[in-house]
Amino acid sequence: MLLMTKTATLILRVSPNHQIETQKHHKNLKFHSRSSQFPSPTCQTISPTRIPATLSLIPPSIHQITDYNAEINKLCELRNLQKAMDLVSKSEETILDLETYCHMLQLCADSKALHHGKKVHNLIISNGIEIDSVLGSKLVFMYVSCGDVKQGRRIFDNIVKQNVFLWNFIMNAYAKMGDYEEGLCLFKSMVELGFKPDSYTFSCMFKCLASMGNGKLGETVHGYVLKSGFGFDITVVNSMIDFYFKFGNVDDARKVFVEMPDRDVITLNTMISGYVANGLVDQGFEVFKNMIGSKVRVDLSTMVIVVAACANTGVLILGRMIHAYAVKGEFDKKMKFGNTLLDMYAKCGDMDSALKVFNNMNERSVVSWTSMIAGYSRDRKSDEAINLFLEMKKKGVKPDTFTVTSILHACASNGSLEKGKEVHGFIKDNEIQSLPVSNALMDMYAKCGSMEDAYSVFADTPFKDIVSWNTMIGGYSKNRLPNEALDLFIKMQREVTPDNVTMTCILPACASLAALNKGREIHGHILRKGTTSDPYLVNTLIDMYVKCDRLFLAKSLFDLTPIKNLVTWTVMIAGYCMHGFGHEAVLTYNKMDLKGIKLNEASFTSILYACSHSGLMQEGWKFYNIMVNDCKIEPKLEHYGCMVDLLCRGGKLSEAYKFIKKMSIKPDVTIWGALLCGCRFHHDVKLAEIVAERIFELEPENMEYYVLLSDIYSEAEKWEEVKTLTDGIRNNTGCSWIEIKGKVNIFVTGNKDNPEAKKIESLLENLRMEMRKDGLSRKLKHALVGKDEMEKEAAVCGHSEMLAIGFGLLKLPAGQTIRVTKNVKVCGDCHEMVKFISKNVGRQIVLRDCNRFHHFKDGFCSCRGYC
DNA sequence: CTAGGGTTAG
Repeated sequence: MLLMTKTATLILRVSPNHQIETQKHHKNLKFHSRSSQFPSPTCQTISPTRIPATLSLIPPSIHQITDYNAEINKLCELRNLQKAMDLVSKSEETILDLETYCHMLQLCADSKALHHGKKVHNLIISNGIEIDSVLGSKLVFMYVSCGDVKQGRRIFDNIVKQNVFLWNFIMNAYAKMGDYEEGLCLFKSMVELGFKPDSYTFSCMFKCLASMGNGKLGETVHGYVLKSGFGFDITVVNSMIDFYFKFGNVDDARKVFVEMPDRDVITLNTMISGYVANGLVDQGFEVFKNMIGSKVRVDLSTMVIVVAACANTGVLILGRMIHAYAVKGEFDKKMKFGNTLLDMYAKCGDMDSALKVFNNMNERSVVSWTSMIAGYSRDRKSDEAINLFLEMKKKGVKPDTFTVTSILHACASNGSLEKGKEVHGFIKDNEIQSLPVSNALMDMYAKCGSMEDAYSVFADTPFKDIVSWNTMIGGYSKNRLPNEALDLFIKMQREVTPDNVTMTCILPACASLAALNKGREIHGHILRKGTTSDPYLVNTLIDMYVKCDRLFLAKSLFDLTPIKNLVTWTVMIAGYCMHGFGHEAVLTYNKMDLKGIKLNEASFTSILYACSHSGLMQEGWKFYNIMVNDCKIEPKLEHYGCMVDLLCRGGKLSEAYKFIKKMSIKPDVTIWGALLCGCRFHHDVKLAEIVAERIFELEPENMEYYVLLSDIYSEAEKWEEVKTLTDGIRNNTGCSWIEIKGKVNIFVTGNKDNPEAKKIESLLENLRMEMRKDGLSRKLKHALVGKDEMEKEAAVCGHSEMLAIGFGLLKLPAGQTIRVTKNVKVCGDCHEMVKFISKNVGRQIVLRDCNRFHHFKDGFCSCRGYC
């Protein structure tokens, strides 16, 4: 009540002044509005209808308008767009002040509310208000800020009295969109129309020219800058330096820098980031060192630039020092610095420190979360990455394009198609689009083995870049679809010129086809282009020759390569191991060691893997000991896995068991699984049972190992055990499995999850038609009594053993026996059909069910019908 | 005008 009285008196005091000429008496208006309508938040609810009563001295038509203007302006000041818009809609009949429209447009621009902005614009038009340069500018500002540059430009073109500010603004908008050419055109017409560019214009111009890579024109503009008297404008010169650096012209950047009479912090920051971007990290740090204690003080940007430089060059020690320095200067409290800092730790491989920084941040943005997720992804810690992604969403932080590409990377290295598809769904639902996102999706699908999905993303991507093509080609290569890879390689060349990455993507396809001639052709292509100095490319070439069984050619290329990096040596050493030349491998290692190059974790993985696959027991141990003793590398699970595999292949099962028990980290299922494979190979049922026990403790849901154990039992003809084991699998649902290239593929009746499901279905369909022609289909009776023939046949095609056999027919080369295992008894109709298939396609098929083996050949089965 | 996170390659 007291407040109300106070309000009333204030109004009475102000209102007799009749200050309603809003534009001319801006300040008074503000005072008026503040005191009359919103003396305190508690009175905000006063309805407009109550006001006129207290303002009875003012003619109604005028104070009505004043009230709208005043109230809307007040709401604009409070940044309450929704309420302001409501009021604007209500005032539709009245013409508001220009200032009010301007305030509204400003608020729409700030809130990026294009929808509301358009409404205000429409109102201005329908009220017949002339769009002068002030209102026009605001409209342009609103449209451009809300992202509708086109509409902004249309209004801009119609403004009679443009000014430099507006020219700069629209030019900058085009530059931000990446349309540098349009920015440049605008600059030209601006100069032609006689507008005098200011420092902002020149800065924007240099930005465009740098991004366009137009060095010549840049130099011309440089001359124009000097002529226009901006040669000593620190802002312009700063952007000039940045231009030269971005253009890779370090000398001119330095020359301009040296000739500057005054330098500010931006000058020095630009120098540091310019040096670093051009690979001159030391010179960048030199500038930084000189800044410390000089009159130009280090600022937040400086710190961010230097820490980012450490991140991208992997200098952890320097990064830590700068961290300590930042704490002294209290930069570490700033979010931007924190983000860069944690990214630095993550990129240098120190995730513990990164996590510490992350946990200590008092404010986090989407960048902080993304940096952590990206760090875990790079570290192949997919679970941590995915958990963080979920936590981030729970906390209400919206993932952006950067976040989803990182999380897709994690799904890819996890090989988790299911998670990847979930993320894909999330991306679709939230319309998070960008080319890198599409590329990351293709990569994820490719790495998870689904080239069909990868291709559908590829096909749906209208503007592809070279990364898109390379990802697809590499995907086909790695998924053993070399013909598809080569096809796409040819198609690609109609649209873009392949680069070195393309070559490294296509060569493994040649390697897996053992298409030596094709590989050599591409090698020739590379030689003609004269780009053999790319170490990545050379490494892939060597690898291709190794895999095409041309060790001699690999060796020649290796010897001819002057710049050998770690991978070059690793590929060669692993190549020798792969072909069983342990002695040469060790000799090559010694040579590398003399050069002072040290193998890393990944190198040891590929070398140990090669040793285990060719049974190089002695050399395998030698490299293992080098890793542990000389290189002081803690063995990781994959190293242990190789060693267990090596021991198993050598028949040393109990040693492998002892080895696992002595491991410094907890063995996972892959380690035990390797031993279980060994048990199978060497028919050690006793050990297999112990090992399987451990596996089932760890992953009771993982079918693969039940399958393996049941294989071990049945090979030892322990049918009772097979039955007990398989009875437990999936509630006795029919399931079958087939091993192809070391991978067990499991099929469940009626389930069409397999990526090849469609192909399998049509294959079986065709076979069934053939069978009907043979007049055999009438024998189908077991599956579904009472259903019509078609349905019965469909049911047969969906039985797990048929799916597995179909898969085998697709995947295994002609003539190779198809071996399928089923957990329950084979169904009679399927039995008939398999008999038919064995004759029709001329293949031996071995089907093992829970009772016995069925050897199918030429339309007969070894069980002679007793099944 | 400077500054932070993402996609392809062994």
